[in-house]
Amino acid sequence: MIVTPTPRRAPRTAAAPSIRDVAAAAGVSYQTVSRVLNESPRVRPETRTAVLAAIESLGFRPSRTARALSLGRARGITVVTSNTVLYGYAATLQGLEEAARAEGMAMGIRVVESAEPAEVKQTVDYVGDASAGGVVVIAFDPLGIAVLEALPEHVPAVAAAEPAAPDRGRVAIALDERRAAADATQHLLDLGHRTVHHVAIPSEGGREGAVPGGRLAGWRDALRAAGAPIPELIGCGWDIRSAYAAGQRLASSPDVTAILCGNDDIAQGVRRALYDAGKDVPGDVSIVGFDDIPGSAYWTPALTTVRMDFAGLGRACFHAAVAELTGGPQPEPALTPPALVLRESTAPPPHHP
Amino acid sequence: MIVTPTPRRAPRTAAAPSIRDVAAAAGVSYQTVSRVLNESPRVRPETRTAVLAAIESLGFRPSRTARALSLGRARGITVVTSNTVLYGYAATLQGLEEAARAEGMAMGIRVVESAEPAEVKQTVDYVGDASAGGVVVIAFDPLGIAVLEALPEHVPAVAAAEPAAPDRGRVAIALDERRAAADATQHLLDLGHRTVHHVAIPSEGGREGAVPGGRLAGWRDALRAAGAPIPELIGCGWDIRSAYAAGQRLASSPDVTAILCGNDDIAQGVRRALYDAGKDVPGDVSIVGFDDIPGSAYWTPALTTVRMDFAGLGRACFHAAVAELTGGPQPEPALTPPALVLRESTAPPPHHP
DNA sequence: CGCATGCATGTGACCGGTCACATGGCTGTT
DNA sequence: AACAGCCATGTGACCGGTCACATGCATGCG
Repeated sequence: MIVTPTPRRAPRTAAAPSIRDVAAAAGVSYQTVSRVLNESPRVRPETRTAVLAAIESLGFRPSRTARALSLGRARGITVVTSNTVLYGYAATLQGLEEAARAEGMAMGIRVVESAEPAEVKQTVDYVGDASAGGVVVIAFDPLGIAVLEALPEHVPAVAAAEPAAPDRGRVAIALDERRAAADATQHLLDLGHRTVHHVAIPSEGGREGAVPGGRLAGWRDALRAAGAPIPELIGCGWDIRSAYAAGQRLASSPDVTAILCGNDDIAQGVRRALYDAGKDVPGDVSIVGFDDIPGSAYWTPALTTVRMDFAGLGRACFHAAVAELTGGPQPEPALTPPALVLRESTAPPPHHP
Repeated sequence: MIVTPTPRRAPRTAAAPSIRDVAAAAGVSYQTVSRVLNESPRVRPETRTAVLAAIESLGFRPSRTARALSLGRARGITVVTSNTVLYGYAATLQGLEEAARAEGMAMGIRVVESAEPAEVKQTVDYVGDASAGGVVVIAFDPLGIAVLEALPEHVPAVAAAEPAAPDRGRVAIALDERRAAADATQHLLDLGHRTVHHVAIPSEGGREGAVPGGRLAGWRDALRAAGAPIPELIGCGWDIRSAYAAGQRLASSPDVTAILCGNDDIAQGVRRALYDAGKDVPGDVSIVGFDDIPGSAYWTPALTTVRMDFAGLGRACFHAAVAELTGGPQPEPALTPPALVLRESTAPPPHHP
């Protein structure tokens, strides 16, 4: 009995055409097609036209996978982050995606949930794979920093935010959070507040021996420069509930008249705690947020905060990652500096009787 | 003169070992290594052990790219969405990523910014590539729906949210927004409001002839069932500014006592507009949001809203996409139904003098 | 005891691109 | 006129996996 050999692969509906198919249709070799795809100058214009026509008529699209395999690395980026929802992270991600899409490049996301060695290793292995392409590590917090430090040197990666350890050959791009926090603190001091309390985001001082985060440092800078007392730092989680708890503590202390919050979400929790304690904002206590999330202009009171160009940071990191991936020169990042946005939540301190 | 042939590739630092290297180290063929990697039962236990030892000592990781090329499709997913920052989208994305990571699979993101044919085509081409793996289209809005409809049948894709067109063979998973909106509307009617106004998110009725969005339909359902008048729909953009404008319009009308907002961001803009118009919430006007974004419990007043399990939706879509990718059976999605969360922004209507 | 059967393993081809090098035609120079 | 040199293009190998099929050895059965 004669058995008809079955096709090697399942007959995929509409098997995608390859450069060989295009070559046959155009009457040239596959290499010439490859040259056209890569915009090589050594192709006669008429040949190029013929190839392009064949590409068009066959609906050919080059395979990113095959190209990545041949080239050794995917032409795309993977973003490593500890979070995708919080505003600073999400907005950075948005800038990254936007820039990647503009270049026709793929973007992947990998979340790292804990700094445990096993998970850090998994993450590092993941982005070590060639299909990850260039890597951008969002190092706003200890998790991102842990991944950054564990990354083998040969992985083409850049960091968003300054690395905790002094530069070890990795490109790092950061917004000037230190300056921003100093400006915000100064604004409160200028209004007449004796000092400014600070409810910090988790990243700040989260790890033993870590370089103090920019926001924290800026706050201290301004207080020190003004000769104001430096109150004890209030730690806080990313969740608003813990910000509320921090706000309760501050509300119970009568000499608290100005609070710099690590971000706008924290400001929201603090504000509600003050409200529940019967304290008026800004009548009794002034608060300043950080990030300028979209809703903050519509709160009651509208929040005075610092606008951060996270999208710009994302775009800059993308271009840096591509430079790292292709071995090109590092472009000069163009970042919009942070800007204090004055709204309704800050005012002079109440007069003491 | 004798020219020493240069190495074919640039000497990549620490060239990653391949299965051939592992095979050599373990004294077996590359196919046996492949079998071990794929957990084939036809490998002798001792051979398997030897191979695993070689893998361990060489630090070998299989190349996702090579596997994808050979298999015809990447073992991962790509999410197509019109937005990554708005809560509903971001939370769905988070659920997708979480589920993908749990399975050790890669996740990519592709944003589609306009429904113009050229951009839709680019997006479709992008996910048509084998490296995209399984595709999840977040079809909360006309952009997502446009991509979904333009997707060739052979692309393994599923939709988050019900497709506008009646099922055309695509798996679609949605939260019960219609029921949720009806519940929220009913809550307001139960409080004694004569009717409920609705400020809708852009997706609702955005396209000519589109099936009305679930939220819109549910709102109408409840009003109709109660025999309440159905006010004119107020359209609104995704930006809070337009929600503020919608709120201004509603504030100027004295018979508006209850507003169902298309999402919590809209509720924020509407609430501020009411505040600026001197209307108290909930004293004069009750408002209900949608989504239960993290901060809504801390607003003043805390927002009554509908909690939506977007993360669960994301997880369900991931599993559906994998089933589509591998040809396995579609699992039954396990979704937490929406839940009305009663807080401070709703109350009985003011008494008329 | 001979041969079919099954299991563990190996060999070759292939996925769809790119790189290195070869080839052949045309032009320019001496 | 002969040869060098450039240009356009073609050929073979390779990236790192997987699939189809072949092989060799041990076992089971009549």
